[in-house]
Amino acid sequence: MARAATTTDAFNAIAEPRRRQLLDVLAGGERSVGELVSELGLAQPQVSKHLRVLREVGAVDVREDGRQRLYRLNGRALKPIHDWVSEYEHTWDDRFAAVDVVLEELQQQEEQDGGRSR
Amino acid sequence: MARAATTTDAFNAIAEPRRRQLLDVLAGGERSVGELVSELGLAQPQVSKHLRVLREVGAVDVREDGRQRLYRLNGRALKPIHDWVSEYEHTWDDRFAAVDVVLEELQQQEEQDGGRSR
DNA sequence: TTGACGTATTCTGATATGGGCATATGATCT
DNA sequence: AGATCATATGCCCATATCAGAATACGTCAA
Repeated sequence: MARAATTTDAFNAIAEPRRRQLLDVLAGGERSVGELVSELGLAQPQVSKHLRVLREVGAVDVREDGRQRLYRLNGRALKPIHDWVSEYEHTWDDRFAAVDVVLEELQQQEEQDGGRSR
Repeated sequence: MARAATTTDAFNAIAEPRRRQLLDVLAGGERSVGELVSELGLAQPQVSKHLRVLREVGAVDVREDGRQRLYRLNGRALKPIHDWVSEYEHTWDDRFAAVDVVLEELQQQEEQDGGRSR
C-alpha cells in the first residue's frame, strides 16, 4: 500500500503547504480561482487541483458566478485537527505546567496507596 | 515533483493515522518499541519506521535502556500545527460568532466610509 | 457563431510512500 | 563464544503524490 489519499481527510489535505496557503488566503474572504492564482503565484491548474482536494475534505465551498468559481473557506473541516492537537497543548504550554505537576503528584499518591483503601 | 517528504515537518508527520496513534499512546507515558507494537497491533518494522519519522520531526525523543529503546512524547513539535489551526477556530466555534458579527459590521462601515474621512 | 475568457480535467513523468519480508546491529544471558 | 532478545535498516512492490503541459468545458461578448 502507499500513502493514504490526500483526499481522505483534513489531516492529509493540510499536509501540503500550498493548500495551507490557499486556506490562509481564503480566510480573508471569498476569492475566485484567478485571484488565488495571482495571490499565490502558482499555475492555474495546480490551484484548481489543490482546491479540489480542499473541496473534497470539505475545507472550502464553491459558488458559481458566471464563468468564475468563487471559493470560500469552511473552517469546520479543520476542527478535528484542532481537537486532536489541542490534547497536546499542555505539553508545551507553561500555563499548564503547574497543573501537570499536581496531576503527577496525585498519580504518585495513587500508586503509593496501592490497593490499600477503597 | 512529488509531495514534500513526510520527514519534512510535523504537518506531514501527523498526516499518517498510525503516527497519530503512536503519539496518542505515548501521551500516556514512555513506552518501549515492543509495547508500542502490541498496543497498536502493527508489525515491529513499521512501528520502528513510523517512530523514525516522528523522531525526525522532533515529536518524540528516545532513550536507550539495555536492549530496549524507550520513546517519549515531545509535544512541542506539534505547536506549529496548533498555532496554525487555531487561527481558524473562530470559523466553527460559536463563542466567536458574536465577535465575527461585530468585525463584519466594522468592515462594512469602513467600506461605506470609502476614502471620505481620514 | 465564433472567439475569448475562466476554470477543470487529463495525461505524463519523476519521486515518495507505506507495508511485508529478510536481515543487520547491538545488548544480554548461558 | 554462541544463542537469544529488542530494535533498526534495507529492499521490493503497488500505489499515490505533485508539477507541467495540453486540452476540454462552460460562459459570455461581438
